[in-house]
Amino acid sequence: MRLYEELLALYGKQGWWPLFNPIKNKFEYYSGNPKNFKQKLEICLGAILTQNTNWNNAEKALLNLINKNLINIDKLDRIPENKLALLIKSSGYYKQKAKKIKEFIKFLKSNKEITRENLLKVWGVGKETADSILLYAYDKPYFVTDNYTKRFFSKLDYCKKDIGYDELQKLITSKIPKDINLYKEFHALIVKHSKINKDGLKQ
DNA sequence: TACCAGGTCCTCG
DNA sequence: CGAGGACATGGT
Repeated sequence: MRLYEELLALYGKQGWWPLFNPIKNKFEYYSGNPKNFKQKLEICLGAILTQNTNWNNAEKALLNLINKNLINIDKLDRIPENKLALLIKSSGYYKQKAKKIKEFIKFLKSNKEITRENLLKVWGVGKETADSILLYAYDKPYFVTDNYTKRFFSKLDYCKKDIGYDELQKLITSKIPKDINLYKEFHALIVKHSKINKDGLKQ
């Protein structure tokens, strides 16, 4: 919590995930919960598109889907995979990601419960993507332990640099209150800090 | 030009 | 399990 307070003092509230604002015609970091299913879906798609890819590239791909009115399960279910792939080309790994989106949409249409266990069974959804979806789209308390997070805590000697995903998640959540907004903001601050301090993590 | 970005899956041992 | 490779674009 001391680290969280320091980061917050340093950078201020970040907002945690970019959502497209049609009025302003741009992505904005929001500081609340997604208001409707469409926003949830947009976050889920963004989580898949940004896998091992910078947000800028993922954003262009997402914008293509938004402009084609494709943030919609039925439409995404119907569009041919190769056509979808071309729309998201800028996000890299575009053929794989098209398949991942298709698989994810299939999962949503199955009406299975959105749990970590069920998400991890979906092809293309690993631990980080599952936790991002659960936390940012579905407001469930799962701390996202991505590479930034691992680097952040290992450089500060809170853990080994090859610590496993679940292990680091457990370590962090055992030391802070189980609060969704805290999880969201803390992770956003870690990302912010890590992007600024590529090498020298001080403080 | 080379490296990397808010990973995941598959294969092999 | 775990290491190693494949997947791919765009920015710096």
